[in-house]
Amino acid sequence: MIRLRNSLTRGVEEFEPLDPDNVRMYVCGPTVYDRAHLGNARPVVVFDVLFRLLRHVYGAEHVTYVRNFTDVDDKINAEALRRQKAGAKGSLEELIRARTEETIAWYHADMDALGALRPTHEPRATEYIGQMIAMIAGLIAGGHAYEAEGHVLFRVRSYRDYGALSGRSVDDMISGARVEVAPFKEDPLDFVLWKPSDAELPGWDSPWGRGRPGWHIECSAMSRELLGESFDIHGGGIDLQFPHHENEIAQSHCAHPEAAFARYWLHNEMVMVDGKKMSKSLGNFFTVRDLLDKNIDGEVIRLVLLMTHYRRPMDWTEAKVQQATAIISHWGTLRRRLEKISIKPQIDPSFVDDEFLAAIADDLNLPQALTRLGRLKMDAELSGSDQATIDSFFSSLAFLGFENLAPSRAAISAAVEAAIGGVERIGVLVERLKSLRAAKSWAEADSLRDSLVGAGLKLQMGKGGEIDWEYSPDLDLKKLKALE
RNA sequence: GGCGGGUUGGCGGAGAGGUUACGCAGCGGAUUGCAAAUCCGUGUAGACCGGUUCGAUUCCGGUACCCGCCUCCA
Repeated sequence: MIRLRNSLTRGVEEFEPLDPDNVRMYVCGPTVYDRAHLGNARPVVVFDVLFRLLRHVYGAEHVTYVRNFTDVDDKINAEALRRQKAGAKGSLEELIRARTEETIAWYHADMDALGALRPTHEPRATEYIGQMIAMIAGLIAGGHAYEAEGHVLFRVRSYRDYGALSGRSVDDMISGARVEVAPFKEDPLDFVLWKPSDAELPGWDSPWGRGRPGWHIECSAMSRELLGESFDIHGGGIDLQFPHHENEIAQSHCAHPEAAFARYWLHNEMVMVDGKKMSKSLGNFFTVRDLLDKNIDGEVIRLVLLMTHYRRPMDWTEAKVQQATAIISHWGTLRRRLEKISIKPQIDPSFVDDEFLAAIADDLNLPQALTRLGRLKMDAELSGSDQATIDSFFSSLAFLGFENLAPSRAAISAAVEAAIGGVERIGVLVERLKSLRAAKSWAEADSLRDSLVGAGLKLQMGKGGEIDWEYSPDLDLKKLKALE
């Protein structure tokens, strides 16, 4: 049984899909104008875990997960225009396309590094303009939208339940409104479905002239197209609850009055840095790529994100990075130890621990699941060589997306290649240490050992004289090279 | 101003009205040529003030402080 906290009802509810043969989830994706920052990564990882859980429970073939790319946006336009003015070749449309293509490729690379599975569909807004226009036309026909000065606006007063998701009333919001009210709006809260584009902006022909869609309509149109008028789960950051999700609900309900639209609304809390929400507008953000480039492994970032329950704000700190690195390193050490005695963990969904799954199914209680994981690890350690116990631990780890278990190794190897010509060079140094120790040349051996450790290698000496090693996050390639 | 969330041991971070959360770090031990790694052992904290209760960190009320949304934002 999966239980989820539904923002719509403010309570934890048992999850029952409309159709167990096709469980459907939509999550708001990024606006692709720049590298994804860590805040963008949190919903990706959180809903990745939910996706994995749904696949586990209903079968991988029976879950459809849609996450969009918003590739029509004034920030993208501005960047394309900036490039054109800086001398870039091509039409504005081409420059926009180039920018969004580039950003999507970055996004995929960065989210892949975090161990997130690709969604079933990743629609781009610009490929669903026709559906948006059709939906807007329907809203006008139904009296829920109106045209004014080349814009089409949604008539908020036409949807009785407007404000239900975020718990506000239209009247309250208007009284405390800080929005700049366009003169052609009937009501200050009416929002744009379609806006006109001048020659410097990308645009599509529509019944209301050449223009482009407002922000909210794309999610309504794409979810309708790919998941149907009613579907199961809609997710996103809590900062989208109002107005974005509220507006989506209003549009979709008015366009398809008989349908339920999204039934369970899930919102993740924000990523904080120095006690403040990480956001582009505050400028206190760093990108996932920044972290990866600092040799912080994707699995470490993933674990840090999962150590805090998704409905709590998560503070990004150096201490957490170290803690997560230590944990993953311990997992990897156990696996290597087992492999040395010829025990290879078998990874299979059916081996995943039930209690561990139950914690995840309880509104994605990952801290609880990680606690259970600690217990499974201890069992695996104490079991001696009991294959089932070992398989259970490692299958559970793999379920959560932890399979490499070598913090820093993947991220660092390219740098090692460049600096000293490959990992084999480290192997040579370790071999030298091994022979010195075998010859009981303790003074030389200890000196080399200390140098290797000082250069940022973690060494583990085995009983039979073998030496296992891994990178520590503070690897110093210059020092390592000097040892050769 | 309106609405919502939070405050747990050195740090991170959960559940549960009454029994050890757990992890990281630390400390002690085993092991080791010395170390590292690993293993074993070790921690009674719950912002403040009231209330309910046989009993509250857990429920209720209030106070303080912090954070988010109300404007593009994951």
